[in-house]
Amino acid sequence: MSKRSTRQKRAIEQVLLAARGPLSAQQIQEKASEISPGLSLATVYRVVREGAEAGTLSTVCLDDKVTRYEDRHRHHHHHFLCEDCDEVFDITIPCEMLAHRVPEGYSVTRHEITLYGHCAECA
Amino acid sequence: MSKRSTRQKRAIEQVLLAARGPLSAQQIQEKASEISPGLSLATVYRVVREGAEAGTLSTVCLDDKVTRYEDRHRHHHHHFLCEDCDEVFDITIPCEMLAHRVPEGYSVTRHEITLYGHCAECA
DNA sequence: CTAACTGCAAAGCCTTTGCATACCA
DNA sequence: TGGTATGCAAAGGCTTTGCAGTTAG
Repeated sequence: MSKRSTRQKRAIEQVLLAARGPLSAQQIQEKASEISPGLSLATVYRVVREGAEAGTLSTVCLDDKVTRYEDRHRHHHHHFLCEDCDEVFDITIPCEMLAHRVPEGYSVTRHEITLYGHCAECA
Repeated sequence: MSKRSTRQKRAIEQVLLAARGPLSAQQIQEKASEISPGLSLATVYRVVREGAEAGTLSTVCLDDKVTRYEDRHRHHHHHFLCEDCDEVFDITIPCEMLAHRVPEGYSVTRHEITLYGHCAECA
């Protein structure tokens, strides 16, 4: 759990808050380095890991096998992965009915819906 | 593309055809080794990779970051990951409406719905 | 001041690859 | 027999960890 506020942590938080969707560790390092030069990948991994354990961040793993991280402060949403630019965007889909569609005896705690296709810029 | 039918490939295919859901490379090796003793992990990776490239297999990457593989011969379906036993099961959910819920300009080619929770055995 | 944090480089996992051998066809 | 497929071990990529130096409070 994070105990001190450092330049590096603030930079990472800021980047994640400004993101349109989940970002990979690499992307976070690139963007946060502009705010906190010299930021190491190791620190990015340490901070996102702490955030995930503390529940402030969630990790997303889609079919392209890249792990991405996003702030949890926002509303429940889903993801769209553009197969051209590999960028992930947040989207909203009605999903109330999902929990009722499982076999007898199963219980659902959460779900993930991901669409794959082409984003507006790449189409 | 696969050119020869070998003991190892037949074992892997057989395991994937019998599976209730997608399996990890490890799981495939364990189960297929019972049929073809000495089967190496490297071969499993080579065979599933060929299958994926040939389109007969699909790869699945859920939030637990484990890559799993499954035969594509079956109907369109979705996945349920049990958070207790880490097993993945195939499920069916109506999903016709999904493609219409994306922002202006986006096009959807495919989707993935995953439920997380507890399976009948673990509940 | 001092315990938490960071950067670096080394270590760890999972997956891929190079090479000599085994084995389908 | 000839070339594909396999097993082993080494190499690769992403992520984690150990350690010594740095810094927040």
